[in-house]
Amino acid sequence: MAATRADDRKLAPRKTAKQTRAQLTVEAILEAAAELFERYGYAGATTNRIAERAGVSIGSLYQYFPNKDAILVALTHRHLTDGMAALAPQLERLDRGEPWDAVLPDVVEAMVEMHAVAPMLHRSLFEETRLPKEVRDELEALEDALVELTAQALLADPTTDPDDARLIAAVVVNAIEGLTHRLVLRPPAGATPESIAHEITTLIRAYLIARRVDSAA
Amino acid sequence: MAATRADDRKLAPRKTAKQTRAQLTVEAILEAAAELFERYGYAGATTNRIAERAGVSIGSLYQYFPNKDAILVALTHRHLTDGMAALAPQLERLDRGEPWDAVLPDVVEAMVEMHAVAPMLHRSLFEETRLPKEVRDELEALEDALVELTAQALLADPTTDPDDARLIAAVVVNAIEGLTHRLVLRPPAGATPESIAHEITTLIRAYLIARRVDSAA
Amino acid sequence: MAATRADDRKLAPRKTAKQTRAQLTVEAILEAAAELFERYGYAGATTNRIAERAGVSIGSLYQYFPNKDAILVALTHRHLTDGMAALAPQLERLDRGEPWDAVLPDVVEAMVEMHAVAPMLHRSLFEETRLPKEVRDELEALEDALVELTAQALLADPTTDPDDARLIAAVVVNAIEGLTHRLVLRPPAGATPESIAHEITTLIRAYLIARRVDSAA
Amino acid sequence: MAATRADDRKLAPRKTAKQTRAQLTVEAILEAAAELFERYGYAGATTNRIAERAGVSIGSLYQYFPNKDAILVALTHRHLTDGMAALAPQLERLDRGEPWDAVLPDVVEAMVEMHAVAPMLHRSLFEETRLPKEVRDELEALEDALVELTAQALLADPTTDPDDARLIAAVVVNAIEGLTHRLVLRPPAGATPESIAHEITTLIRAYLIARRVDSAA
DNA sequence: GATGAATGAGTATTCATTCAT
DNA sequence: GATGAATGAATACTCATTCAT
Repeated sequence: MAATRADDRKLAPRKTAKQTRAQLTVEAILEAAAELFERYGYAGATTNRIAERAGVSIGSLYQYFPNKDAILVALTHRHLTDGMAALAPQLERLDRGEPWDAVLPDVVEAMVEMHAVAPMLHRSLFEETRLPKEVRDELEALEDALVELTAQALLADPTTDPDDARLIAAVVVNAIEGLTHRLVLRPPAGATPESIAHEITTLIRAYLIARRVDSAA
Repeated sequence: MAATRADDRKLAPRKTAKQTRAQLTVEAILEAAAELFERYGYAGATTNRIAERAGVSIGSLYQYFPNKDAILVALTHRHLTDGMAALAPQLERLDRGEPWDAVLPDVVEAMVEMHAVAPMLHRSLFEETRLPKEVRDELEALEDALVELTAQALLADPTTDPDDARLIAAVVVNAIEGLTHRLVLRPPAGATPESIAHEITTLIRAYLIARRVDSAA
Repeated sequence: MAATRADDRKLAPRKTAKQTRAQLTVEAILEAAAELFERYGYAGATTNRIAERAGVSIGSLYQYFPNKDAILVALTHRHLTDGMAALAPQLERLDRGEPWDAVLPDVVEAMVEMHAVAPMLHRSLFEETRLPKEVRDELEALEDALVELTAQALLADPTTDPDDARLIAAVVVNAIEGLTHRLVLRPPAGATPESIAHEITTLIRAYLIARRVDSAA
Repeated sequence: MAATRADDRKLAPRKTAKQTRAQLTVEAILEAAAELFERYGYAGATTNRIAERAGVSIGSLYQYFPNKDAILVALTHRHLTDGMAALAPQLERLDRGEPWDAVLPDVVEAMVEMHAVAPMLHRSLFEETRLPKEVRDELEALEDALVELTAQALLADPTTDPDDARLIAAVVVNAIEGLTHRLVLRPPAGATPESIAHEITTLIRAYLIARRVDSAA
């Protein structure tokens, strides 16, 4: 025990809010931060404004988060956790041997749904240029893990060229993420989340088939 | 009253710098700004530092640019102009009736090259969340124009479903841009600009063929 | 209208802690405060940290001390009381007619010992520039009393010029205190508490002899 | 050249104020800081208040000093420089072989005069517990140098025990400094700067004679 | 009585922008 | 035209103190 003392991690939450009141406060702060990051970006959202919108004093905010970055980190953790939770069942299907062909549409749909909730926040989180290094690192680690998983799934298919698996996986992951961000944020005239998801699925499927044929050739 | 004009001018360079001396100053400022935006992002680069690196007094900087945003606008203009210049020959080929199949690889290659020069700056410019509205608008206008052009090119092919042309075009444009940004910025292990370009080309081509087959079906 | 009393109470401990439990709490707080003042100075030690180290909630701390200054006042009282207790036997010897020559070494030794316990705290208490006025006043009153006592002791010696007694006493008291602080805090290479005490004794004795000779001349 | 760039030293002044206006600003800031440190101590004086009293914007203050500590450092430098300038002629006399007996009174007088100018500031500078490390270090280095010089001067006298020279020197230097601080800050009733200086001189002289006799014995 | 969550005025510092020289 | 000194609103963050539970 006695593990988590004082400045354990510069970005870790300060206390773990035992009382219900405290939990509500933390919740309110995160919610307010999400709204403001979403609306004004990371730099544009000030800690005082976050506290104000959370209906909490600035002192309370700093009782639970050692600095502004820590709020973003907590928010990212939460989003990442939610995202993984949404993705996990699909990835398990891959593990269980289901062909990617069958899993792909559901993965894309899950991604699109994730982004549809708070697209600007998502973008803030995933594309803002000046994020604290810790957040970036975590984000990139997750992405790398996704690429790796995808590569493994592809290798389960004997027609995949092992040398290209990682490159193909990177293209797939980045294409899904990039397109989802962009198309959800600025949907083409007449497009719905469903049509967007369908289109991305088509694209990825076509690419994977092409690549299979390629290496088969 | 010329009121509207005054507003218009808010972000335009203050003078059109006819004299060589002035042109050199503007040039130096933009170059310095590009370096610093690239290195520290938009918010992280201060006007004073830009002036210093440009070898110009802060007063002079404000003689040529009414505010910080104006520098970013000018920089974006320049990048857009350069980008269009690089793309124009390829798009002309489409106009002249060449099939997109032949043009595509060169378009993608041009895109990748564009991004390879200063990827962080590019990202700063194109994905930073808190860009001044003017910049965003211009960027979006350009992107819309590209989508429109692409849609036209697709419609030249009789196998394209006219109802889907714009959606397909949006997917293509966004996929190219999104993937280029991401893969140039964080290239997968062992990937070269050439292999990246080739991969993106493969992806787009596969998608377009799939879509053609689709609507043919 | 007991108004003045209320004011008086502003810095006095809030309750006289008759119950053992309460006494222990007060004790713990003072001990913690001593440690932290010693380590971080008065301004650097926060009330929350004092409470935490005392194993008491911040609310409890304020139950016993109306504000931060009151803690310092209590601590000073205690130190002063201890100090006087250590000095009293020696001063009594003077009262009983023993010559200062015989008493001096023990006085100096007592002083050095007092300072050796927690030199930084002592310095914090006695030299920090921004002490609450109450503390300063008390400190100065005590010092004045010491000077007065010393002057009386000197006057017992007929060779002392009565006009100079107070000045000499002030020099003696300040020299002992000043040197003790400084030499205990930054002892010269190779010096021990004993050698320091011996040296100060030599200094004071030489001065007093010189002054006696002086006025005898 | 080009030596002093950007963050040369975290506490060094930021620019060397070429223009007369700038020099006046720096001067005003230092003067205001001296007053406020004198009146409220280091922690009690805020940078905003310093700027205000200097009749300067807070921005200007930070144009010349990278942080609050740097102001104190500059002030200390200045005091130290002045002090050494006042002391140097006397110390040179020692070097030239004059006996300390003759030099001592002038040294003490110079010290007392130094302190008489702004006694509280002096105390702030030399005794405040929580000074930035840089300031403390410099102060201590200077004191050590003084002790060393004094020791050398004492060793010129053949009757000095070489083993004790440093200890004696430390006592002398600390006694002069400590007494000066204390007696100038709280002068005994009826004492003048002159009588104070005279008294300290008597004390030191008596000590040195006693120590000489001692080791001769 | 004790707890610890909440408060908010106050602190050092930055940086886009202005304007006297 | 150019310079760079000056400006000051705004920002992240601290800490003595209060008060609901």
